[in-house]
Amino acid sequence: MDIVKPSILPGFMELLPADQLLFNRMLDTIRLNYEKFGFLPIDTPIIEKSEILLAKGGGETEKQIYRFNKGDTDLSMRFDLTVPLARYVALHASDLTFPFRRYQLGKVFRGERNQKGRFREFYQCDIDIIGNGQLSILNDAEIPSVIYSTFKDLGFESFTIRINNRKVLNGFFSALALPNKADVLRIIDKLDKIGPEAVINELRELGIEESAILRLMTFIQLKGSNEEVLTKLKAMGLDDPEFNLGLEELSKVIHHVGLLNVPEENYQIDLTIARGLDYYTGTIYETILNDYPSIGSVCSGGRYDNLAGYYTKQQLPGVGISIGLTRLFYQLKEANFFEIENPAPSEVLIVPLGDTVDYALNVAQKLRTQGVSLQIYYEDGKIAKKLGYADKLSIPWVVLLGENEVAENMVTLKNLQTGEQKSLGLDEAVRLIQTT
RNA sequence: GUGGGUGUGGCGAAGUGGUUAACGCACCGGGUUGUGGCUCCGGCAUUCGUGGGUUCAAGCCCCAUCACCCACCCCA
Repeated sequence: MDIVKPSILPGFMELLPADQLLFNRMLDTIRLNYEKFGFLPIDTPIIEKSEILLAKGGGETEKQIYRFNKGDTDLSMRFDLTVPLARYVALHASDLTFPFRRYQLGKVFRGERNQKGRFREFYQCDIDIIGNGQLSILNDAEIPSVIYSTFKDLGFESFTIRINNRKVLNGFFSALALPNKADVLRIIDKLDKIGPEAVINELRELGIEESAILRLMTFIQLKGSNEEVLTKLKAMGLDDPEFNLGLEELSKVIHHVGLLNVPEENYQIDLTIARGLDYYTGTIYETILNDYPSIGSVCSGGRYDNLAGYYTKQQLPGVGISIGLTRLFYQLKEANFFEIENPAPSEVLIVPLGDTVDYALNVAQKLRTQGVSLQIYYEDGKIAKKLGYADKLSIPWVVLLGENEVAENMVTLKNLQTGEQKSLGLDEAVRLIQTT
């Protein structure tokens, strides 16, 4: 029989156990933080009716979505968690309590061309706050504090939550009477990546006047502390109503983020971030790790006026963000971010020698009730192999149980890091394990 | 969708026309059956993505094909 070559599809990440352990820890950290802020968990199907996911139609999503038929049903795999959320809220609105704070950790799928750090199946970790009819701008200020708390817990020291407001951008573009706002948005979003010269060139290609380009460039390159930037924006004295509304929102958000104890160095107004997704209408966020700038944004989101317009007549404004955990993990791994290379599956490996299994099982039960995590090596073989097992899995302690131990009702506890070993009573062994 | 690159054992990788295809990692066995991580010894590709061609001779040259990767676009 021919062997089928074991392989997985490109763009689908799978990990070895040691890495999976690290990945899951990150997932747990994120979940814990989301719950700390009162977000409720939901889970939605990975596959939805195509009409639901493609309600918006057109654009990138339609090209990238995995779509297929089963019988007569037209199915699609979710490409983010926001569209399913919209459907969920519209469907269950009468059973939900608003403002609805939900979190969701799950895999999403995008049939994209392959590239570094880009996956076809990846985890998104979303939080969103959905209002019924209206939603206070203070929610927009709370989101960065969730990001801050989460990223701190994930072990990041230096990161910047960039904050901007679509209304400020749009209002400014209106004031300049720019015809193709969407294109301009797209171009200035690239400032960081391609630099001011290239941005200016692209703007020229769009046919924008030199004077407008000049004002645009000064605008998006406004520098200073958050307060300084706000002051400069106000000093521009534009009378565009959208601009002024956006500016007011931005001021409130910045002010309250500070009151939520997010350090000044961790959030910053950045007028260049635009976010491609066209459903954002106000505040937008993008988080970058300062030590790993090449990773790009690892957590982004924003405010949208009406989440579920395709599925209900109710006006449901919301604000939320998503952490792209698969990309984040992959890139951190590449950058050797993780200090623990081999997290141990358990504290102890029990190794019965000879015919001592009964005694070993007894010891195992007692250790487990004392809260010691352990596993038992049942296979026959040389001791070298058994110790090698513990060694490869980085299990720090081995409990050796042979005829002598059974006879004396003791255990031999070996510390694999130091090589020391002692004959001890069970209670002493537990104490040693738990205090070392 | 557009442009570029690469394809050698489980993985990384040398090899740029000439006898048995380096090396490293991983894996397996052993250095006398109650002691690992270190070290030492031994084993592990009839074969170089696939198909065809050039040649006395091809992993190395040519053509085709497939696969994967990188970049643009867009995004997490």
